[in-house]
Amino acid sequence: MRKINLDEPICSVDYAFKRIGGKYKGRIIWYLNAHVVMRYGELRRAIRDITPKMLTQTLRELEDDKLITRKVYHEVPPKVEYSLTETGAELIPFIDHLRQWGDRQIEKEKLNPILC
Amino acid sequence: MRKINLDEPICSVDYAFKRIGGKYKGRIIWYLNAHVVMRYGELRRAIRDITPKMLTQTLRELEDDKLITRKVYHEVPPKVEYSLTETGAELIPFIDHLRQWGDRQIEKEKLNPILC
DNA sequence: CGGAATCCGTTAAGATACTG
DNA sequence: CAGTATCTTAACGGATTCCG
Repeated sequence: MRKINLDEPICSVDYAFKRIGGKYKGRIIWYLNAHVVMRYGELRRAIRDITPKMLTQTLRELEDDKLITRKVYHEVPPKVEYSLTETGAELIPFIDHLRQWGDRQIEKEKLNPILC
Repeated sequence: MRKINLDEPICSVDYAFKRIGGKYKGRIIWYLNAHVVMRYGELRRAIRDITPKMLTQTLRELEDDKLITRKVYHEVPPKVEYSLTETGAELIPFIDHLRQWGDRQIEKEKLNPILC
């Protein structure tokens, strides 16, 4: 996700989807909002179906995009904390809206929900 | 997009992203809301970078998902009209939120915007 | 602990040509 | 007009192993 051509004009709906599309971005942003700050391992346990590769890759993209910040503690064992930036936090109302809509649909379709 | 396993439990953020993810879904829903009803050719002209294959494929997914309806007029030349369902229309406030956020970011990054 | 590296399969998307 | 069909490419995501 997020290979935005700087020269080509882009429409804002398209742009926004490029920035938050991808299999795990929504959930990562959502969890970081709920927990304020989370370590790598915490995120990994929270998103059970994610592999380290995808977690790292997604976190990097979000960081490059300035939606999250990454704070490294140079100690042994290493410790890295992730949290939302202000820009990232601005997405919360929208993700929440989406989540509520998703909840209603899951109920309608009688699917098997789990908590985000 | 949207290959939801009916047996596995799913979180609502994830679920919602599956249903509206995909390169063109956001824009199609947005345009259908603005124009109320649009023909195939109109959508094609509105979304200039879409190929007929992707347009048809995306419209079918949205239809299967009951986010849009497809009305065929059996006449010559053929005429097909697309419009939002009630469920699809429920997504508008959230897409609008995302669009506004996208606008701000585009301005910040000094990108080259075009109207949605 | 928090990754990086490599390999590989799957899925999404694009190009192009054709049709009822 | 509103699509299909076929082929190819590119992006996404997973599994596994290893490292400071």
